[in-house]
Amino acid sequence: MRADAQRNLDAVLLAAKEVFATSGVDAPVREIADKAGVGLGTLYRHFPRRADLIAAVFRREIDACAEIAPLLAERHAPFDALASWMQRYAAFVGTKRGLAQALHSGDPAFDSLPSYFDQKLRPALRALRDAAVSAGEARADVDADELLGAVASLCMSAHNAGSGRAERMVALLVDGLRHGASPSQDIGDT
Amino acid sequence: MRADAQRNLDAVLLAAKEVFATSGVDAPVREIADKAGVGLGTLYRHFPRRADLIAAVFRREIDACAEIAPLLAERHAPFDALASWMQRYAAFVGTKRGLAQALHSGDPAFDSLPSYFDQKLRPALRALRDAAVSAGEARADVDADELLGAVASLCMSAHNAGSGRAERMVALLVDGLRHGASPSQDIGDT
DNA sequence: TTGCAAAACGGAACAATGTTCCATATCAAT
DNA sequence: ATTGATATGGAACATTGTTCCGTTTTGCAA
Repeated sequence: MRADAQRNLDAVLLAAKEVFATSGVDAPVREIADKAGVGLGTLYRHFPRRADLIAAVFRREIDACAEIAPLLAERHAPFDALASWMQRYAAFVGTKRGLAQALHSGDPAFDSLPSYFDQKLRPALRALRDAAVSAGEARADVDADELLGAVASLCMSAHNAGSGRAERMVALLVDGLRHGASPSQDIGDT
Repeated sequence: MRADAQRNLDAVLLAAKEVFATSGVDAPVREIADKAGVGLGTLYRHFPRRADLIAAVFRREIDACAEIAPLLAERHAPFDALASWMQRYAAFVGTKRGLAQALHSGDPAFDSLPSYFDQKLRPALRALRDAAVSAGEARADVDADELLGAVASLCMSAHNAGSGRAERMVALLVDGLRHGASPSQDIGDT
């Protein structure tokens, strides 16, 4: 790929991410092209459909979310790493007003997103969870899928009134995770 | 209200209901106006915003759904009335692809819909449920809110693959309702 | 029945936005 | 430096929500 093409592609993805966060996924394509400093033709060369651009931005953010998990695991105690990651995931889902809408829209461009979610996010979270469980810092009777689903529901569900409700609910969830974690576990590993 | 105005309003609502069922709530306004046999100006006179028309159609169908409950109660045994109504409600929610989308869109025109749902539907279902419970034909440990929520989730949730899955899941739910209903029940069989 | 003013109507015109197209500009291999 | 392939920008087109206004219809009163 030619250098200028790569540069423009990055600029478009960055601009799209910011515009989607600011104005939602319904923002006009022109606004994104302008913010990226490219023409409409350039944008459409890389993303033939508006939905392709949306999906690409989501994928990129999912990647970023998944890739940060190992870093958190290195830098923090197991449970803290898990908790940090959960909040980061919640922020991602929460920022993406219109993610649920996109997923339910029936547009074929989004068909691959759910499996992409699973494939990228589940291993990332599972590693963090397993580490926290092994360290005796989290209960063992909740698995990665359940956590991903619970957080997604909390953050995407109907009119999450006002400010930080989703964050607070996720924090509650995380507290619950820690609660059953004492060394003398019934179900947990030894 | 002038007779022709009333006639046109009815025609628009009827056409909109059919078009929404066929093409989803994103169908062009022109298509609805054409189907109703009225001009765009007429349609916009009655519904200044596209969203107003959508909300009106939903309200009207909610009303129809609620109003049929007493009729079912008259004509059928208590449990059959309840089961019939549940399927009717499921059909309503299921047909309304884009109901969830509308509810989550943030458009002020839809702000009043959730409370309208509760206000109309909950009493209707509660009456049916109470009658079935009193007759010993349904278990008592599930209330109207839970049922409405469960059915809505089943019917609106992500890509309800293909044909009658939602209906089958609702039927399952209804079977479950009947299951714990015998006079000498505690919490369930051991 | 007829006349008339108010109400309602239809659809052309406007605005916003997704998408296509192609003349022009840029890149990189020779 | 030349040159062919690639990428670019933005004008032009298509679709659709919304507004506007000249025309038609309605209900009432004389």
